[in-house]
Amino acid sequence: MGRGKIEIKRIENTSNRQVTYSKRRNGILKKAKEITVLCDAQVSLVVFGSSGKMHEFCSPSTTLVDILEKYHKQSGKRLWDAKHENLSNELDRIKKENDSLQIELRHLKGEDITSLQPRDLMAIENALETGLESVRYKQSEIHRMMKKNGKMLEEDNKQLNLILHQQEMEKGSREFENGYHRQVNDYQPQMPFTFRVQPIQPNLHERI
Amino acid sequence: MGRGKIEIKRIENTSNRQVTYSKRRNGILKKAKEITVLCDAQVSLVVFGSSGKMHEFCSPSTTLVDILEKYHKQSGKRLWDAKHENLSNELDRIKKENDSLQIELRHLKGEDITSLQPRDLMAIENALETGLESVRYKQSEIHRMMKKNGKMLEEDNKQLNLILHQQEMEKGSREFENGYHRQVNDYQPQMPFTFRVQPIQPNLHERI
DNA sequence: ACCTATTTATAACC
DNA sequence: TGGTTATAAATAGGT
Repeated sequence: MGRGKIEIKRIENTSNRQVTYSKRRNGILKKAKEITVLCDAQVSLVVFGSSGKMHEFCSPSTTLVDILEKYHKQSGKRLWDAKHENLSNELDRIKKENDSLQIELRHLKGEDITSLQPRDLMAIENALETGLESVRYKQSEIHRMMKKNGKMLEEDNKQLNLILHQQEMEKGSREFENGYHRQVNDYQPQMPFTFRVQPIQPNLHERI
Repeated sequence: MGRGKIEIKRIENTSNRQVTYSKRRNGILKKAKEITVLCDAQVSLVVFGSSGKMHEFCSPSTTLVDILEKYHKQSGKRLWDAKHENLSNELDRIKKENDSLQIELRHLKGEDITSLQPRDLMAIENALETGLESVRYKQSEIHRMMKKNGKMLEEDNKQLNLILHQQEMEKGSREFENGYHRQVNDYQPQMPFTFRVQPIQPNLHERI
């Protein structure tokens, strides 16, 4: 297209070639832009002239990396190094693992089981029963421990009360001797006394 | 360029857009080839249409990888690093998700529950009970269906047996008339007869 | 997929 | 490079 027709073969005249290059480069970039807008296509175009200078276009909706990613998926040709490949593979692997975990979890929760065979259902049932047994055992254990701790607390408190009362009594009698007549049981806390003492057993604060 | 001028904006009519896309895609690919030949430029062109199908051109003297290498040198933009980081982040995220799924799964199986609080244990217990209920319901459903199918099979077999016996009797009496004395019940299969006939109900092979 | 009127790109020239 | 113009090429709309 132009004043004369040209064959599509290397333009030998250097300056002619340069001129044609820059004109056609602009043309192709324009076309690339146009097709992205008109047809919402995703285009990546990279051009190096013989001078070595680069020109590029990438459709605004994406990035070159995205396009290369898609390229990789479609063509199978990998454009990046082994490191990437490894990461990518591991990601895929873990995603799959994740999916199967999700499915297993859903099955245990009784979801998505319509398509399961009796054999599978039985396996799930067994797992659930085992789990339930284990959890209930743990709960009863905790219950027992709490009960035990409660008893120990009570014991402690009794002891402490006893000691305190004895001390108060002694003090009271000393003060009485000193002519100070304050009664021991004047002291009436709002809370029952047993709740206000610290436990003797240090392991009461263990995780239960 | 065409019968009418068009604005450079998205073509709303889908089939028009498709047609224009394929025409312009060919055009741009041709232009890419031409510029490489005419001006010995290095070109990489990757196009994705809205259908998702890819078309590409790369100047024969190089490869896409080479071009991207040069791209990297010239622009300084690291194409991979960003991608690498993204992959890495996603991998981490998914690994974490995976871990929590594993933990949840183990808890449901009654494992690793020593450190759990009563509140958590109760939640797990509830989940297990729900799951168990659901699984058992499904099992009983299957059981009912199998029973039903079994009954239908029995009915079928009775019918078939009846018909067969009648036929054998008829045949037998014909043969008797013809002087052929073979008894009907000479035929003794190893398996009870009822197991060897095909079901009349076609839906017996349905997924149950 | 093909046709063709028209628009667009560009070869040659300055 | 940038502009002009005659002409080749691309393509929009129709079939």
